[in-house]
Amino acid sequence: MRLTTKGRYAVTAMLDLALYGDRGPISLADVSGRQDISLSYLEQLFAKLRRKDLVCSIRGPGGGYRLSRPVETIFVAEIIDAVDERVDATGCAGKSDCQDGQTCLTHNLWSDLSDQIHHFLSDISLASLVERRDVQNVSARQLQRARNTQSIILTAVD
Amino acid sequence: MRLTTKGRYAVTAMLDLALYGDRGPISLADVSGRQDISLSYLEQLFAKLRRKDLVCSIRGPGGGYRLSRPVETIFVAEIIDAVDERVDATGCAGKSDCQDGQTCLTHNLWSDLSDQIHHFLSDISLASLVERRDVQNVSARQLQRARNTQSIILTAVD
DNA sequence: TTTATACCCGACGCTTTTAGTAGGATTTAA
DNA sequence: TTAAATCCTACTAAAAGCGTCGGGTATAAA
Repeated sequence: MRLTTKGRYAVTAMLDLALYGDRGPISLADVSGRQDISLSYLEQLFAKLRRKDLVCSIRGPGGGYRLSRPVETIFVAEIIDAVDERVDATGCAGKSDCQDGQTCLTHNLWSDLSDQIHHFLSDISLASLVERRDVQNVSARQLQRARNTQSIILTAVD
Repeated sequence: MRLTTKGRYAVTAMLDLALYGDRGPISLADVSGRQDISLSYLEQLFAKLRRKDLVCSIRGPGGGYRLSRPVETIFVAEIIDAVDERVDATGCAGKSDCQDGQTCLTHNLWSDLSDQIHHFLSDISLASLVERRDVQNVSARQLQRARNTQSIILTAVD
């Protein structure tokens, strides 16, 4: 089992779309800027998210990505699944053949743990994240920072 | 966050001691044979378990390892901790500085998940594992296999 | 029709971790 | 003295993580 930046980035980026995507598609460049994630890396993650039909893309200027379903129906667990992070603590991918064809001593312990984690993540929708106070606070801070950066750029142009 | 064979091996080996260690120390060679774990690798894991005072060692022939506390007071979470598997889903080790010094958009989500996992694993003692039906079944199967192997060896000697 | 914006795609590369192996040194019971 | 066991360090092959780089291609706007 692993849960690294890959899964975290994917969820963060999807949440970014949920927060800002109500007025048309969001470019990965914008997500990259707001969330501090490398653009190339985001492209790779979104290729997977698109293959799993979690987002759809609009090419060309003004294009970007949109969530392909309402925020209430997209859950953290499927986002992590989509980018290939297995939320599975067993050594046998749940196949119960950990010790030459049979279950190992602790198979059911890891299997229970996997269920626990999966349950937890399957219950959290993008909609519920958007409503969280802490998410709103961080989002406000990021928007503020974006405005500052913008004004610095504008000043530099003058 | 990761949970790989390292943590699984450690828990399995500790459970092996809990199951068979009531009549004196258990050698790692025995654990290796029963649980299909490389002996050298076990040695490395037990070095860490010993440093964290989860087991104590007896050197020389007839020696091996014993649990250093009663099975009721040893929990899965501390075994995994001892071998350096971090059961922490955040990207900042819980320090809330994921996005240049401040929390990232999803910090609290991962923090909640980490708590969830830690809670789950902190509640499971070696004693409770020993009592589980599935553990007892696998244990019985392993003992049977050990006896078969033994008789094959004895036959070969004849 | 050109140009700039954005998605799309594959290859590569550095680093860290995993899951060991190898080889020996030390302790100690028989 | 011998053999069984723990101890200890170093090494390694393979995988995965986390990107970078360089080029495509579609398309809206100038």
